[in-house]
Amino acid sequence: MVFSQAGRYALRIMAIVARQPPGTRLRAKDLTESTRVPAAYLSKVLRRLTRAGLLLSKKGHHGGFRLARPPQDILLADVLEAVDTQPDADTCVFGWGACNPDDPCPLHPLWNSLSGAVVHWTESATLAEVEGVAVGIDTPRAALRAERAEQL
Amino acid sequence: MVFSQAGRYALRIMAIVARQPPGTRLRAKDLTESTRVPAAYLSKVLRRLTRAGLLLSKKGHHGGFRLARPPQDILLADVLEAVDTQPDADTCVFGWGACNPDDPCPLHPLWNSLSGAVVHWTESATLAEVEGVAVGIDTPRAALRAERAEQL
DNA sequence: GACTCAGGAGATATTATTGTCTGTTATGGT
DNA sequence: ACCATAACAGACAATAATATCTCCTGAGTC
Repeated sequence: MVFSQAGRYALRIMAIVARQPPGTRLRAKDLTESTRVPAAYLSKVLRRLTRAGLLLSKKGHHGGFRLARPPQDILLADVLEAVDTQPDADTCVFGWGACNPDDPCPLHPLWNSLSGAVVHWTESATLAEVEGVAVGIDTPRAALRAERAEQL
Repeated sequence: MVFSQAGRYALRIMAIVARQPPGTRLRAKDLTESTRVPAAYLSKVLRRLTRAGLLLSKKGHHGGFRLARPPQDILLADVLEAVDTQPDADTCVFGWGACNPDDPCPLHPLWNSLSGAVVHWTESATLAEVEGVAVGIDTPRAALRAERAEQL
């Protein structure tokens, strides 16, 4: 529910990579162990994240993956977008024939209140928060949560 | 994203049925037209909703479907549960090996803030709200929205 | 240069979801 | 009683997501 398997994998991967000391690289093999994502599938997800410009890869000895930019500049939305096949966002998720703001379907407003929250969440939270949370710093997250609540 | 196709169909179906005058029934054929759900598939979803105790069905002449109980007693969560195949809720959605409240995975707190909101949303909103919204009464929804925001 | 390491790429399998088809059973009208 | 209607049921097919397999390419080491 909420995210695809690939999307959840991608988040796990990025969370691990983000927690790595700067300058170091993680091999796909290491990630297989720490994320428990099937090795062959992980490779695919890693490639998508690399092509999306979120990870930098290096081949050969001492090769591996590292973040392409600081974790605070990587939104969860970026990660999900890199791996998820998104349907056009302009049509109502409930696909109620022609559903536009002028003549919305019965579910539209109800849906918007959730959909908006989810999108806002993915576009507010960054990988830095994941790090922070794990290390025990949760004040920035609390602030964000409050901000999120406002806009829900 | 967020809900499965079957789940979205189910919500659309229930929203339509809920808007029907009390005492009347809707045939599967009528629902096909108003929901744009493929007829054969719709039939399957309708059966699941019926078996879940959300709809009452009647065969033969003047048969069809109607709500099994008042719309304000039907949570969106009930509808989704009736059609979605849910994985065990006790394991972390990110499946990070052994992830429990004592030793949570890096994504756990971040995830909880969204996951909780989604669950709370589906368990707060009822079909009655869908009706209300469609008819133009949106004050109760605004109140609920505020309540939801508080708990996010 | 030969060798090993490690990621890249795409073909192929597997699985769950979604959708279709065919027939059966219950209900009411005539 | 008969017939039309409409839900019920499950087998089957198509699709999309997930996962696996095999070979290729680039980078370092000796």
